[in-house]
Amino acid sequence: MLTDRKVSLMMISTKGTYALRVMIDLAQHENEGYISLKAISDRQQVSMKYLESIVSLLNKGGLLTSLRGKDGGYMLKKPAEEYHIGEILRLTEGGLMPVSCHGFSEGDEECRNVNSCLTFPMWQKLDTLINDYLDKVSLRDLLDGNI
Amino acid sequence: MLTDRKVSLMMISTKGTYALRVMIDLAQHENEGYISLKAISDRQQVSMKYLESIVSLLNKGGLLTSLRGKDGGYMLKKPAEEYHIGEILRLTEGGLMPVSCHGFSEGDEECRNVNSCLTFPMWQKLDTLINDYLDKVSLRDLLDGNI
DNA sequence: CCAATTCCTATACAACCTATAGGATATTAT
DNA sequence: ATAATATCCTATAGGTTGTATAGGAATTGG
Repeated sequence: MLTDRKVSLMMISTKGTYALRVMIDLAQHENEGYISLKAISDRQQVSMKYLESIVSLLNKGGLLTSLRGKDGGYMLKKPAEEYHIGEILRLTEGGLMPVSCHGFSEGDEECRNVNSCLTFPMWQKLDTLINDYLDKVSLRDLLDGNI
Repeated sequence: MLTDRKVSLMMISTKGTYALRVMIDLAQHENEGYISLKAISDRQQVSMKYLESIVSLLNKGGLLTSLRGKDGGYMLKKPAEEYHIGEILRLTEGGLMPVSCHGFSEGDEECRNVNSCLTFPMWQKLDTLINDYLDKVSLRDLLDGNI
């Protein structure tokens, strides 16, 4: 039986980049209390409705503190240096980029026997590379241009 | 005026993975003369027509030698160790993953002045990281499991 | 000539990303 | 009480892109 091994590489879409902009915006307004979606929407020029779906992910992921009602909004839960880009992107980019190796076809003796895919280790290593880098960059690093 | 800077990250779809399988297949049958699309299609279980569009890119990119007509087909132009995964993927994945920074909105003093995007350097570095790695892995490395 | 094969262009389908819309409910400040 | 706001839900529409197929023209070897 051929096992089907997959690697899911990080994928970056607007959802992820907007999420970063939200996080940056919140970081830039630390210590100003709760920031409303409207304020972020105005500053970042993204519709409130679209932001809503993105911020919702960040909030459910435990990255933010929220307050309902008048003067409510969102705040960072931790100082900016304790957030890393990797976790933000993995949270919002639910749909990743799957790279699968099907173990080649019937005719391929080598691959059937080894039951592995020749490209699989490469994808794995690439995936590790990407995530390791993005996990080293903090939100504070972005704000400070410390890249 | 706000400039709109973009980075295009490597994107991996079936087009790219099939291209790799084709290249691996051709490498596994080095010194057997021209290999027809039909042979590759049979071995790799991908329709000839789809393979055609992919091989066409590889061929136009100068990675292959082709011969039309009866007993025609494709051959690697160089030994497998002289091909690197990066060039193969960049060739076939014409559509990349664009990550743009719009320089934030009107309200953001910092970003207007510096005329740059806070996330831009990170995307650039990530892009470099990915391409550097894939440019170090050769086709031969894949065949030998030398990852 | 004939068969095999590359080469070229067009097209259809599905999936997904992007974004918007509307509304119902809960919570908070004043 | 009222206004403002988060929270939650569903639906939907447009556009883009990935995936794959189809048909035929040009070329080559025998």
